[in-house]
Amino acid sequence: MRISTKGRYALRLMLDLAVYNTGDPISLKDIAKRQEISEKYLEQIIAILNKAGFVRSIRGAQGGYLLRREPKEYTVGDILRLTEGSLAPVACVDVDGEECEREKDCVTVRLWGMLNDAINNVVDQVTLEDLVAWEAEKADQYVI
Amino acid sequence: MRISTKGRYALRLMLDLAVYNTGDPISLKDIAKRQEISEKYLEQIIAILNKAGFVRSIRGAQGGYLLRREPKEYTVGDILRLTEGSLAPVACVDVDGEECEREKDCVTVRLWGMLNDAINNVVDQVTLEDLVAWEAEKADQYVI
DNA sequence: TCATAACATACTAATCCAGTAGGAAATTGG
DNA sequence: CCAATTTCCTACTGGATTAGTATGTTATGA
Repeated sequence: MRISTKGRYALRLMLDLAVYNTGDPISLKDIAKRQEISEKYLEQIIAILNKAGFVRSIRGAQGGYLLRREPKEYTVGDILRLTEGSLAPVACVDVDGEECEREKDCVTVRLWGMLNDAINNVVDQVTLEDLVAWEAEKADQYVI
Repeated sequence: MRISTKGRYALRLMLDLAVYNTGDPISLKDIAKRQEISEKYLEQIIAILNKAGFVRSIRGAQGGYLLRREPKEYTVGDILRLTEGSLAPVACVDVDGEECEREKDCVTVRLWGMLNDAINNVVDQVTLEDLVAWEAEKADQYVI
């Protein structure tokens, strides 16, 4: 039941783009340094985000990446589902997961449905903007 | 973010023991047949449940397994954590998971904490007794 | 034109998953 | 006492996934 590094790094990557946005493209090198994540690995992750249109890329020197939309328009669920695949705890409660032969007899699907709802209720409610706000809060604590 | 077959089968195994309990031991062979799960694989799973004292075993002919406690005294969380290991979505919100160097800077832990709480809130609230009741409800539907 | 940075693809070591396989030990009915 | 039943124990395995490395190619600004 773990979220893999792919999803977690994607989230931190998007958060980094949101927090350090000035309008100029942000290079992966900078993100990798700040987030302490292998740049090469981030390349693969951002490729997914780029293909999905979550970020815009600018090639060449002084190039980098920018968010395509406002932070509040990305939910955590959007980012995790894109990079992790489905977040459903079992295939049979997945939106487009395979059906199960035993479904009509099986009461555990009700449980998995509840679990699925609980998970979605969190990830679809929290946006990148929230994460940015939390980061700001956290920074305040150290100003004192 | 999937619950593996181990945890899911363990749940169905325990549910089977609760539903078909008559006081006499229930053999794995019967459970395997009813649940359509490999008996050999179930052996490994019930070994975990047995060692943890969740079930009682009776060896030899006419032997089998029995629940040690009342169905209402097992939560789904008990069973899943035992067989799956931790249900925490990331290590840093795990009760006895390794700590993270970046924790003081990292805002995503707050998200993972929320997700962790949401998951625990479901699995620690639902008991085997609930699953038995759901099964009974389901059976009623077909009596009409 | 050269340094920078994105883009593309292939590879790999380690771990986990979902079982199979084969036999030893205990118990009971005949 | 013996044979069938059933639990118990350990080892093995093929395939998938994870978490990256490695090696380049292409585009762009100074």
